[in-house]
Amino acid sequence: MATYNHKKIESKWQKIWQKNDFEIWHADYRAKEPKKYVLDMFPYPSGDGLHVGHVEGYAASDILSRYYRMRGFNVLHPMGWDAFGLPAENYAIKMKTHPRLVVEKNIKNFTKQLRSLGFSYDWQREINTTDPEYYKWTQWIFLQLFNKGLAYEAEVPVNWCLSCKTVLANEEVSNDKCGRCGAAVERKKLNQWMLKITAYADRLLEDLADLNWPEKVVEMQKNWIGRSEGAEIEFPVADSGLKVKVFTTRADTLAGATYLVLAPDHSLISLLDARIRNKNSVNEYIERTKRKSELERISDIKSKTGVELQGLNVINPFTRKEIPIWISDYVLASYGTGAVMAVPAHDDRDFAFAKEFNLPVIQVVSGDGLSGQEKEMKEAYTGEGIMINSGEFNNLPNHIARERIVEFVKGDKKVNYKLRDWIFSRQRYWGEPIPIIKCEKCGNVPVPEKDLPVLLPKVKNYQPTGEAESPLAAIKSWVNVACPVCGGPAKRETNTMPQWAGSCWYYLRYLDSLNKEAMAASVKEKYWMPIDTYIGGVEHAVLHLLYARFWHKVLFDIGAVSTKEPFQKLVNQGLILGSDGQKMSKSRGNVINPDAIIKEFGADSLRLYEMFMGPLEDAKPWQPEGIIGLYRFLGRVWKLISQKSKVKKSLLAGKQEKPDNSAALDRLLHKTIKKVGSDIENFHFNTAISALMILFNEMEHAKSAPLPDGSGNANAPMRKEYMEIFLKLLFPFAPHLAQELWSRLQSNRGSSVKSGQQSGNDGLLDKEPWPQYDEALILESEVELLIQVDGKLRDKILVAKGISQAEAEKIALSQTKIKEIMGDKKAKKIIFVPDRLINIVLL
RNA sequence: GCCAGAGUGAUGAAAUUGGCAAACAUGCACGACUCAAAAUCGUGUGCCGAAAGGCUUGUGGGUUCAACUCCCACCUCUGGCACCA
Repeated sequence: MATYNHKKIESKWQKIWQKNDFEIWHADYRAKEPKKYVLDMFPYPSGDGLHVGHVEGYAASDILSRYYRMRGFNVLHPMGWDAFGLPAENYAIKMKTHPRLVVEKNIKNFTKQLRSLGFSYDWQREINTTDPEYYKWTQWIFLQLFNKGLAYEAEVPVNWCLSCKTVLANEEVSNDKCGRCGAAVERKKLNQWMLKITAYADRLLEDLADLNWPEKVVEMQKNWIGRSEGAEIEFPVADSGLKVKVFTTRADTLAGATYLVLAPDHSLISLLDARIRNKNSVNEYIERTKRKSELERISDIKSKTGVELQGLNVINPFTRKEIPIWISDYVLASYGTGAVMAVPAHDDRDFAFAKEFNLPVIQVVSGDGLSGQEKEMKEAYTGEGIMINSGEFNNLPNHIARERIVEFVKGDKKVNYKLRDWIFSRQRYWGEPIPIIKCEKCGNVPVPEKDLPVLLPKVKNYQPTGEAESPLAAIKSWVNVACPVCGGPAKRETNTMPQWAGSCWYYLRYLDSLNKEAMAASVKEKYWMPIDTYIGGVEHAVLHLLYARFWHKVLFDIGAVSTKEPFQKLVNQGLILGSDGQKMSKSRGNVINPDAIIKEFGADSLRLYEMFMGPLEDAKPWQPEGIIGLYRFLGRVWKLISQKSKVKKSLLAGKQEKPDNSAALDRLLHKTIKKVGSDIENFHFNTAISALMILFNEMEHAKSAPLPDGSGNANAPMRKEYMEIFLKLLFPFAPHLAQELWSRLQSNRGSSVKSGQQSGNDGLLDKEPWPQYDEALILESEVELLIQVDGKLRDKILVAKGISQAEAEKIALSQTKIKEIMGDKKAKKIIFVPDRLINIVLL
């Protein structure tokens, strides 16, 4: 008998599925069935090709999609390419070729790889963010942002990557390093295009509540937005008409504010320059701060530095006392007002600073055993409590005093966010041109819609200029245009959009990828949105997922989409680590190449293994020996079911099928149908596969058992119905093998049924309904009752389901084993859990 | 420091509402087949013990007839944020 030939089977079915441009998986919005939109985070088609991490998420979404189709849903499951970005551009610079050619080549390879895995994508909807027909609409959306005042130019301090030679968004920088290349990031001031994401901060925060997302991602977005409610309070500068505004969330502690701290680049310093007595040391400190990197500043968290502005004081508006002004780098110019009132008694940072420079500490909230009578506080008290040392507010709970003190000093309630506006321009070539024309007379003029897309022109040199311009600036014929408003001489914006632009709305383009009139027809958008399930890595928690939500909300506000949020449910697949438990990386040499695995074991084994490894969302190490188990499993499935045809042909007429007698197998079958279905819906693919193995092991066992009449033909065929149901359950996980065996079973229906007529489904499992289970069959008539004595398991008995407590007690107490253990002791109490256990308590 | 998540055999892991800890798979050991090896199949495999039995889910305590599961404290690891006033 032929052994399991995965290569032959997989390429055979991939060819069949490919017919008519994958018509089999093409979804139409006019279908009568209810819809499901199952989306993968589309890949950046890198030169390294597909990673086993991609396969994990894509296998999960494919299983879900195939399952939903069999359940009768109209499933949209598309794929495309997020192809703008630096790696392609850098490679192109190195190889002196056009990035488009690099991208085309990579896409070709990715396509081949994805198809070799048998993923059921609707390839007719394939998109590519670098296709002018696609980025025409990315530019169109930018214009909508511009027209709403949400895209603006500003001179701002930016993160400049010294290696990529471009600015980066705050979200792309971590620990002062470029998130992409790891090189150092420098701060400088540049004129940049900004997107006003802060205008949506509240809605981005509030609407998280309605999403079915992992708690972790929700938390990360909340922290990133960093909403904080407080008040702005003014401190008059003594002997001057000037005032310093501070932001505080603890207005209740105002009486304890014993000094003020300004960020080193606060504007007051230059305004009152003449009155500062220690100008030299102040300037020195300011210079030193500028040179300090973010990393150095963080490592200085515990030890505080600073300089007093001698000659200047402010008046505490509550106590009316004069207090000194300091500057310190622990106060950030970019947050709040760039100035804080320091309350060392109730803030850890202020406390550390006060200790460093011997500044007075005045406790104004008592609590936690601290009454304010202690000679010296050992640390700041940041908890709740009762007001002290605060005049008329004494004895009030501090949260009530907080509101009243704001009123008392005529402060303004204020909400601050950590979220900053999105720095949107990049000084690189391989991105969407920003569709703006700069006219000396008219200013920034949007490119008229009819002129979209603004095509990315060919340049001789992709090398970044290292300046505030992209390589596009060198093409005079492209840059110089007539102003669309006044017709006068004007220049195109030469910066391009960041990598994230294209992925902010790609899920909408899939709905109507060929539309030339709109980004997507409204009728299609209304039918398909929102996305029911979005699967991808957690690394986009505050990048793509925040940016896309922002754009989506803008599109919602202008009526271009009908839902507030794009991604209803989000699932993060965990990292697949190397077999050493470390993150896979080329430098560690622990990278697994999916192509090699497919070649050796087949796509079905790879899919099955990655799903069997453990819970989808967990990080888990790749075990080189692990995949063999799944390969063996599929080999046994092949053997048992393909063998049938041979035996059947050779059997004498009249020989009956194996009755697969046992009600136990029937029960297991129906239990498995139920479990596999609910496990798929809950993303418990590992236990679904384990359930399939248990069922299959039993089927195999039943097959080799002798016939009930004792004839002992261990090779009698298995009941067809069992094998059919098993193959349907296996299909979403291992589609090639299940389909091959299914078609063999169908063609072996024998001469009584003409082939191809049996189901009208072209013999394709995709079109077969998911099996139904019978709840009545799952119920057991007998149950195993556990007998415990003092909570310890001592015996098990088989009893009729629904047995009464009295009966159960009688049986349990009559067991010899139990009698021995009990001796002459009497049961004090008996706990009975129906159909589960009986616990005899002696103690 | 703050936030979130996780600690179960040699390994990946499993365990409806608190109710048989270790399903399923890998690895390993032994056996069958083979001249032999691979592949395949079978048996065994948490720990201690000859057995009876006892012990076991990061540590310590608690609630309960009964705790991997609930509560308290602590330890360790992973991810995120990091002087955000």
